[in-house]
Amino acid sequence: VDRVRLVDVAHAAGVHAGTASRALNPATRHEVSRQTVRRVERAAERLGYVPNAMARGLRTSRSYIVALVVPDITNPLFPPIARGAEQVLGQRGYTLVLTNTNNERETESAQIEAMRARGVDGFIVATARLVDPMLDDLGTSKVPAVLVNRYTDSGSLPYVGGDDRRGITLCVEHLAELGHERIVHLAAPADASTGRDRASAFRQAMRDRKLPLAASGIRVCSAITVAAGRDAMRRVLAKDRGFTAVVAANDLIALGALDAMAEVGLECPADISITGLNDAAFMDRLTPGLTTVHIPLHDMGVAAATAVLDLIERTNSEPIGQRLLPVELIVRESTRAAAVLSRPTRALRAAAP
Amino acid sequence: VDRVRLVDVAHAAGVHAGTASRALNPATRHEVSRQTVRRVERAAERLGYVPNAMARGLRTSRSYIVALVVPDITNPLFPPIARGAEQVLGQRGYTLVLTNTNNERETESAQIEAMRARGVDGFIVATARLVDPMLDDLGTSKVPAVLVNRYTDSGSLPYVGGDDRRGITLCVEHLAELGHERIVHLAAPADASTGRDRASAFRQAMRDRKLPLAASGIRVCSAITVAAGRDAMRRVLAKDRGFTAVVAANDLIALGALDAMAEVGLECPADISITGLNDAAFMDRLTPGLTTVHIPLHDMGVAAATAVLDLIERTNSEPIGQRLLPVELIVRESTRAAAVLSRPTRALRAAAP
DNA sequence: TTGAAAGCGCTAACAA
DNA sequence: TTGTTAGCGCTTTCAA
Repeated sequence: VDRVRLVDVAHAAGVHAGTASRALNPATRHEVSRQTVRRVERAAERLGYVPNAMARGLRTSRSYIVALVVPDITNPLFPPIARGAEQVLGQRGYTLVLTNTNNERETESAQIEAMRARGVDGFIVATARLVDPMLDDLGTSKVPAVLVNRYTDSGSLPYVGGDDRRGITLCVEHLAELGHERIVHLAAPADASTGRDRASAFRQAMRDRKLPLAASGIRVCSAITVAAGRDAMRRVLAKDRGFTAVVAANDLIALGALDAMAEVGLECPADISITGLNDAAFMDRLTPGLTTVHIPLHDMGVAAATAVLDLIERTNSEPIGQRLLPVELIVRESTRAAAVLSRPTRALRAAAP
Repeated sequence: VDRVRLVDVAHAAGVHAGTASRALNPATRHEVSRQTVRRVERAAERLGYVPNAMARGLRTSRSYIVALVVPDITNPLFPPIARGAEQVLGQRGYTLVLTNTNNERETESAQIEAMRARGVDGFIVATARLVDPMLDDLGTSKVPAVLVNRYTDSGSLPYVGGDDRRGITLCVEHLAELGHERIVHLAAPADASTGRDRASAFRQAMRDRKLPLAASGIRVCSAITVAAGRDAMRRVLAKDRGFTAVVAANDLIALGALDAMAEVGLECPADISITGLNDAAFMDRLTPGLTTVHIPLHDMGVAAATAVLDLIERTNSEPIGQRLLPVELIVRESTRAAAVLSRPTRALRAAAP
């Protein structure tokens, strides 16, 4: 059974293809007599007509598809963003398609190219690097695109994200109030805004609180994964046991840090307090429950999708520029008051063997 | 700057569009002289030519897209499947697009329709119900489709999944060996194979072990979510405290059960042992670490993608039918030997107030 | 080896 | 209100 085409429907309804097209399109339906509309609709229904989107797209250069480009769908950060975006897109007749880049620049450019070739109407991109010529290209092209979660320094594309700097500041202040003075930051890679800004916010917050920044005060992880966090923490622990708290740039990194501590017999929060960032799924159920910063991921998806749609439909001509959504510190069990006196003893004891 | 078309490239290279087309297509490149190929390639490169996939698709009725339809991308079950599928698809020049149905039949049919209209070359569907006319339609259509994780009773489509029945059997045997006799099953909804089969495997395993099945022995959850699992467990606990173990149909349901236990002051595994199924991300890091069944999700994605590609390219004409991947019991801390004597006392004590 | 021309299924400008 | 027609950008048969 070959697919039924518009001509088939038109034929069945006894009208011309053009008329059938008008009858089926809500925007042009009024140009057609009510009975013709009904006849065409019934024929379409009866034959099970499904319009060929490629033919339509070729003609109209519209696809009603928005692509969401993520580095790794397995990172619990992205599914909520995807759902948020999908929700508003679906409501307005668009389909969201999700593509993964594995954190590889080549894959990323291939995917974006492929989506462009397919004529997607817009992009939501979650893979931005600080220096990202590919996205700058996208910015100068006519295809609407919005960045989410990370931005580029060139500012060539609008951005929606959580207020990361504030998030980190909240962590440092929380720890400072608990009496921690020697705090280490496990940073995300510095080629993305999430790495650089969080690290700089950390530095700033430490300065504001007049806390000393140790030599090993900021350690950059090679990726935003549990494994990379574990690695980084191992190295920190190998050369420095004088700190009492860790501000991780991300929940997954925090989990890795927890692992590295366990390996050398250190306990959280007894020996070292840890904070994460993102409040990913299940972070509340760990032991210890992770003190972290809640980022409104779903809302970010909603905002990003709304922004691309505005761009696509030129609905709202004022550019959004940067939009930072509010964040919130969630205190759980992974942070505890620094036991000023007993701590060095414990840490030393742990380091002993 | 308008998009550059094939004619533009042809013009720049001083050849006809047809020739340029042949030169750029690996399959027809040999029909063109080597120097012409080079000239065209260089022109394409220089102009930044990106072929219009809609035009090509319209002509060839191929899109090199495979759609993965999932009920809820937020369920940690699906991202690994997506990655596995993407990996093999990408290697073979296809793009995977992911769409969410929110577990709603209407959304599901709308999404499938939309993807069909877009001419996707194949489907991997993770939303099958036991009775699913929509998927039967898909089966009779010419569009290659493979089910993953759940199947339909009609058998109209090939299926790749984990060996759920065996998984549940492993759980029951594990608990039985620990001395548990009164075991409750928190089942997934019965309209999907995952619910029905796991429940029936549970019944069978209990029978095989000659264990009694209490009236409240199987409780069906309203969804595969933490909230639904909590609800179900609450109801079970409200009328029965005589059991010592729970076999949940899924990790999320198990988490919910844990919550419900905590609400009434019961502890796991001290009071009640619990097993999950899927071995979702982070299940190893909870307290207690969840004893569960590892399902090779990534491999399932790989197998499903391979199967659709075979169908699409008619590479391998033997139908795959059902393909069950091996599973493995992962014992962690949520299960413990039933303390035959002290248990009733504890449970009663807990029920007392 | 290359060019010419038709046509995939649809929409939209124009005519009737 | 409806029909006619051209054409979106590409591939592919047929001729040269």
